[in-house]
Amino acid sequence: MIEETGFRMERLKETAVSAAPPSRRATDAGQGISADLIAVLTAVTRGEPRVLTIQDQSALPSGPFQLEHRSLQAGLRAWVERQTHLPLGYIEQLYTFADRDRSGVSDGYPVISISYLGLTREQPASGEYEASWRSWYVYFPWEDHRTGAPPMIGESLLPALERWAKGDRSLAQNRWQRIAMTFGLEGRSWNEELVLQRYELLYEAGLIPEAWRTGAPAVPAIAGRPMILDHRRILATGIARLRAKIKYHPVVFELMPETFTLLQLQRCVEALAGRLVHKQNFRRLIEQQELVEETGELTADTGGRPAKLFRFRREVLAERAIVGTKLPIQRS
Amino acid sequence: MIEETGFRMERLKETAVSAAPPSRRATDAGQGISADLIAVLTAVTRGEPRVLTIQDQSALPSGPFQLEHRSLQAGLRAWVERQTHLPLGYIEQLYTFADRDRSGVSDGYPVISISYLGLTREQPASGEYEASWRSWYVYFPWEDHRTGAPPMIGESLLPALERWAKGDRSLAQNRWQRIAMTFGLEGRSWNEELVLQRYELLYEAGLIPEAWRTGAPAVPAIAGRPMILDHRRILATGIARLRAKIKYHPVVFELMPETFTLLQLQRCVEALAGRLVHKQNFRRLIEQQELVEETGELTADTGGRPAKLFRFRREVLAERAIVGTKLPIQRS
DNA sequence: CATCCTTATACTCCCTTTGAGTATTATATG
DNA sequence: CATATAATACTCAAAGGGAGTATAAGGATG
Repeated sequence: MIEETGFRMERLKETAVSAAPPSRRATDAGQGISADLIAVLTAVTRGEPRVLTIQDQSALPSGPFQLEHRSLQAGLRAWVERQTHLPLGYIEQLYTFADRDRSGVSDGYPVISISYLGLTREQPASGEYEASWRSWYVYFPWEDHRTGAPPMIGESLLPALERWAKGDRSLAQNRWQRIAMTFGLEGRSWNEELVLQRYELLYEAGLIPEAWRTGAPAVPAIAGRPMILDHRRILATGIARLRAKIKYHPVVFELMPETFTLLQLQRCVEALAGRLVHKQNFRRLIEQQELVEETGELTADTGGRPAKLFRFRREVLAERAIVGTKLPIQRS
Repeated sequence: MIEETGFRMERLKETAVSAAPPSRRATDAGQGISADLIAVLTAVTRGEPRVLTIQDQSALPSGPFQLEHRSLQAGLRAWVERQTHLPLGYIEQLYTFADRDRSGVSDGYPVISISYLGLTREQPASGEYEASWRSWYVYFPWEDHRTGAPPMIGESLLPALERWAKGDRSLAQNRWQRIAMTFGLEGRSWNEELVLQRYELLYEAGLIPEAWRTGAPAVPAIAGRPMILDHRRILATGIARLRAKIKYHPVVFELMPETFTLLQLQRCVEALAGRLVHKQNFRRLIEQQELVEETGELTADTGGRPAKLFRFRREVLAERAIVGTKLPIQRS
């Protein structure tokens, strides 16, 4: 039954903090290990980067890799399409995790988590699994720098991180250097791609509720909404990958409607990168790379002067192997 | 027994072309699937990029992920260190494959292959598993462009690819475009990172012996030395990853001895990239990024004027998150 | 020992890219 | 009709990167 619906409800019903070994294990008499396929499905809606979640926003869609699946991608597509009725377009593999101490299972057979990043446009998901779209930044409030560095970094994260760094004399210097590097302190600039490194640092410092499963709570939950198992780590991996990838491959267009204005495209990129982009230079970049073509139409929905509508030139994917789409990120 | 030595000898003893389902399957009474850890272990010796192989140069080291392994990396390290007695330094995950039609197993339980890239300096490997180091370019003779495009591309690959492209009228144009893009034809330049795309194209065109397992031989084996199962695809993935990575992360130094001259460093990079680099600009790049520091010593072993010896400044790994080490590749 | 070959290293030049602005145009709204 | 908001065009300077020349310092060769 569980295998047929895909998601392991036993596991999903656990709260984020208590994660007893799923009862499914007990029914597995076999010797082998098992592999879960986990999807980070992303869309950008009204200027917010969003992720498809299930189970009261606490889990990513996932299902076991099964005999009838011809390939990993095929298995993932099967699960997501059956469970959300969303057409799964662009997908790419993210990472394969199997750390015993992070999956919430401390004994029994190991579970391998094979994660994928998928890009679509947001559509209402079916309600069977409590599927809903949520902003990335609900889970990672320190990652959105579009209106400057979030106050919570200076107010709660950094003080707590500093306490942690000082907690071990011999490691203090090393720890502080990692903090400074990942958070862009001491003259260094913010690097939006270090999503996973920041999360892992906070995890190590005990500021992530997911870390408390293997021990006692260290500090109050100050660092974003948790998820079950290591799902938030997987989401961090997906965000990091996407933030890196938009700079050298035209994947943004998978998130855009058929036609769009250049500002809409820019807002989408900004939502993903979590920071603002220099408007004029952004346009220059897009146009000189011939990534888009005019549709000939205008739209007046933008507030000011009507904007030209563009469409993605799908041909470029065939013409060029790798397209440099570096972001003209605003420094001041 | 098999589990203890790690490599599945049954599978490894198969020839490259015939790949019957391994007998190990029969002993697995369990329901679960199984996961193999596969290592692409690379070194650069005397100007040649090399890979550690076993079983008469036809396989990559691999072993099953087991209960006692705390993590995937831990499992891989355990196998490689036990089997080759090499200290496994830098490793990173490559990709997880599980295509039923590519693994040589058309029925039975699926095998997941989790592959890793490892970088070391070449050391004699133990002989138990017929471990030996081989040049990458034995398996991918079309990938070494250091002395210009290999003649075999024009003499055998392109004619055969063209025949294949023309073999299907409706796909001909699309196929030819892919050929032109991956091999840098028609005004496009050679892109050394497209290792996997080129291999997959040749595979699709039936020019790779590994592809004949699921059908009849199409053409004589012209395209490099084969490997068992999909090991050559995994090697291609590793080469592609490494060629991309040396451009933005200082991983080359994992392959270098403690001290080295700048020309030695350059030759190493050239071996990996499969193409030549502009000497003066390469030095400028390395020095202005402060990746190295002088040891104060000179070496006269280089043939001409004695060269300064340098050592990698390991501190940069902590100082900066991502270092741009773009290659000043020679155009003319 | 003068010459040549080979490699090392310093420096120049110029074109392209890119960060950061200013200026101008076109709508909607009060 | 002034004003706000976008859209779009254009400028400018600094940095980066491709390509080459010039010079230095060894060994090998006759």
